[in-house]
Amino acid sequence: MSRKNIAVSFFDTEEIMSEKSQNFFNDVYEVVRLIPEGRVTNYGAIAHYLGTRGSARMVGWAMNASHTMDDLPAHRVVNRSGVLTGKHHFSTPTIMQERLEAEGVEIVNDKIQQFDKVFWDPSKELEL
DNA sequence: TGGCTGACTTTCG
DNA sequence: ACGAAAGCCAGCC
Repeated sequence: MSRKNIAVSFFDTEEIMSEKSQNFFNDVYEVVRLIPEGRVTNYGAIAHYLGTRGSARMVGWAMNASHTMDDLPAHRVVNRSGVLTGKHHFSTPTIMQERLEAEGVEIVNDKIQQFDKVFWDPSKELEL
């Protein structure tokens, strides 16, 4: 029986999980907010930066709850091919592309052009 | 309890 | 090169 177990006994298990989820959300939001204008990243890169590689879907899951955050540049997060897979989750299906184009990102058929050029990797740019 | 779903990614044929 | 399948893990029946 470690201190950890004792600490757990002071809290409801569901609250612990909820708090953990909150932290995960905040981490995702923090990284997304750090994406420079005119640059984009993908779910896997964020997941990798958070140390949960292979859990890229969880990043998308966190983003799904990001509609409450109006100051979050969620339009700068795309899938690994540079396709705007999440555009249907915005207020209109076109707002994502319009915002990116307003930042100078070229998009054709929902796909970012010169993706390797505008790609922003948090684990590299933020130096861990 | 258990199976299905998803703003994903990687591997394999 | 393109499609299928398998990991991934929290929510929701």
